[in-house]
Amino acid sequence: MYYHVRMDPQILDRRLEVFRSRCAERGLSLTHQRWVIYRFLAQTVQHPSPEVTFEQVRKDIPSISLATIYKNIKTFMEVGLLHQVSTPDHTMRLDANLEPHSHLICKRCGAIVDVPEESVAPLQLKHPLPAGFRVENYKVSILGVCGQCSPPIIASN
Amino acid sequence: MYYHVRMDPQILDRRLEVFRSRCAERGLSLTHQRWVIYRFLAQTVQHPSPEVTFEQVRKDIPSISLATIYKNIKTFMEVGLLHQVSTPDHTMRLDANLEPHSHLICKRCGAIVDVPEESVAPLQLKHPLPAGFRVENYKVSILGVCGQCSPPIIASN
DNA sequence: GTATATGCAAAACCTTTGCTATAGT
DNA sequence: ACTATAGCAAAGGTTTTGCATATAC
Repeated sequence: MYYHVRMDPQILDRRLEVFRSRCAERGLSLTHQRWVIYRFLAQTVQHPSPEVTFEQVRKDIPSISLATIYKNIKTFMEVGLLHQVSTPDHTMRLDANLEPHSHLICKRCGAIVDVPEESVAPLQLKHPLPAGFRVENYKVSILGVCGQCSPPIIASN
Repeated sequence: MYYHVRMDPQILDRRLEVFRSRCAERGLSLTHQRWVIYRFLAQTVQHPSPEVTFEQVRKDIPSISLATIYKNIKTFMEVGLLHQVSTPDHTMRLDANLEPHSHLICKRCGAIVDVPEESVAPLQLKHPLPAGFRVENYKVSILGVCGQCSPPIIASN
């Protein structure tokens, strides 16, 4: 199957492994806060906002501050442990899926679903790009309305 | 040629024509402020931010307020006269190009260049999307570093 | 023991809102 | 004349910063 609704425990383990080693490589302390924040981000398929992350992490660490959440999000992004999804409403949504992939975005509820790289044919450019532009990667966002937001009409009255 | 560095006057005229008629259709007053704001957005290929728009429009209308810029940006987007580019740094960048197109985005300086629809082969999905998802459109952002930001090395010492 | 990270509070942004005066039709 | 919009100022929301204390290594 292609669309993960729950996180595969093996994928989670691998992500946490990468997290530990990347922190070690980059000299980042493995604080309890960092661990809980990253574990939360790594175990979800929902692309949470900083605020949602704060609320969830707070269940484990009631004293945590929103500033710590933001500082660590920034740190994680700097060392490539976390990405940010560009949303049509330009809110910050976080993505701990480090594999190349695209996104399916519901315009109504804002839900974001990962689309694995192998589900989308590689981008083909039919004309050369402007001189000197060095392509690093590309992002495809598929916009529409999800099944939850426009359910099939069974019976209307 | 494919990449517009300057605005084609014919394209500008067409955009302003569409602006006039769309405003009429939707019962929007053609205020001086609206005209100057839209004319600025329509004549550029640079995808300005609200702040940049404000600074430029202020040259013509020194008394204009930033709130007016924001209110009109919102109005123009509601009636489909303006779009918003999703940027990696999630700043608001405006786009008066109403033709379907993709974007080339420089990660370093934030420059955004339109890539015409015909330069990018249509998106092909190799697997079905999650049940019930209704696709409306999709956006391709090509990320990298522009020629200005990483100029070719002529001679190094 | 030393460097780094946390928590708090305040500041800095960016965007929206409410209200009165003004301008468009 | 009537309605919609502009301008102003204030509020709202989000993200960042500075600094003292606490924690990791």
